[in-house]
Amino acid sequence: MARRSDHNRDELYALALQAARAIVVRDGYRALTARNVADAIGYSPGTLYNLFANLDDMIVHLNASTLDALYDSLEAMEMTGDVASDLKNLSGRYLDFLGANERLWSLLFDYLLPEGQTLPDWYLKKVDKLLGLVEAAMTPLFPDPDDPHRGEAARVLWAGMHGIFSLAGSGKLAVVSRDPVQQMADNLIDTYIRGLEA
Amino acid sequence: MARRSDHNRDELYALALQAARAIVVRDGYRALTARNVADAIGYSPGTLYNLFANLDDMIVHLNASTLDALYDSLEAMEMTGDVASDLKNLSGRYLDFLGANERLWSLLFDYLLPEGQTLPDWYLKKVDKLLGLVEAAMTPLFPDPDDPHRGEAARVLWAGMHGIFSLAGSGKLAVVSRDPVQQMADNLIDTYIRGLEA
DNA sequence: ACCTGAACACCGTTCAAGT
DNA sequence: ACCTGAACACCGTTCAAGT
Repeated sequence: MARRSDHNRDELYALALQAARAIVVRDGYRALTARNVADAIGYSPGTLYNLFANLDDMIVHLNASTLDALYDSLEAMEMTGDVASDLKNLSGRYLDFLGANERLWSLLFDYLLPEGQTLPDWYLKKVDKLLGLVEAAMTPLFPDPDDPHRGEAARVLWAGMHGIFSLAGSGKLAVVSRDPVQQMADNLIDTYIRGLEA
Repeated sequence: MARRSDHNRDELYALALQAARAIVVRDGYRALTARNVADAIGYSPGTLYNLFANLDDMIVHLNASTLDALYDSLEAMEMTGDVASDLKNLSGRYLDFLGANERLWSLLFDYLLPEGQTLPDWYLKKVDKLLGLVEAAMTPLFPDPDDPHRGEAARVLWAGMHGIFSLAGSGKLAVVSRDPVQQMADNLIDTYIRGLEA
């Protein structure tokens, strides 16, 4: 036993997250245990506690990487300046990401931290970055960069889209196929924007 | 050991759910274990498996009772016919319920069933009943009872409110106090309705 | 300094045995 | 018919012991 210099700390960290992600994708989040991750990377469970404070912390890091991936796939979009169509494009890409990463997305938004525990600042910044994309798409409606209404509108719309995806994803909207979900998101976007312009 | 006729099946079921609810409220959902519930009601863990298929099933039943309580506290509201103010009243009551039952609410919406498992029909009917309240509030905007737009609008708005509460509740909206949450819900309602009317 | 692996205090779930 | 409690196969987490 003892120090193996097969991998340095950063490599180990990356290996662990990669293994954790693969387990969630393949077997579902209930299979995401310290022992399973340790097995997958060929180290002992104890080693994981050298990288993460505990399993919750590991999951927060995994979720952070999902958030990054989501950001990357949304950020790749080009804005046209047509607010409604830019937002619909954004929500469509979001829905694509969700369809391709269902289990990671569930873990991202439905994983409950222990009571009282809050998400770290660096994590919330990633959430804010996503919100920034929605804000950017809405800029034409709020040309004044200091207008606080833009931030609020972006938050409301972002949260609304999230609610639709979330309820639909957990089967609570009596919606089976994907089409009506996109349609509801479009309905929200179109109607909300019409309301802003009225 | 053996048959104790201290309680019949229905009483036992009620006792178990009550104990489960108390544990979640007092100690958080991570303390909700079969052994803890069994201890609390003075029976052995095995007995719980006589009442519920497994722990997940018990949680679904607990969530169903939370859904009932939420419905009761929303249903008590009187509709005035002013759509925006009725909806804001509804969302305000929802938020009150949420504030008073945070842990039960988290369990209700963030508890992940095992992959592939879907919610039972009788459970989804309770969700639909809640949706019915939103639809009722929106009736003045869609006088034709067969207009499919009413159902869609109610779903979009309901999901939107859910998204705001959900992201705010898990601390992902950079919102600390309760006021801005209510404000965002009001913003969604006002703007969406203005959009419908435009 | 890093890693192991055994140990501790738990889990969910089953089921033979009891009345 | 119902309930027990021991048993099985797991958990997360810690930490002395090793190199």
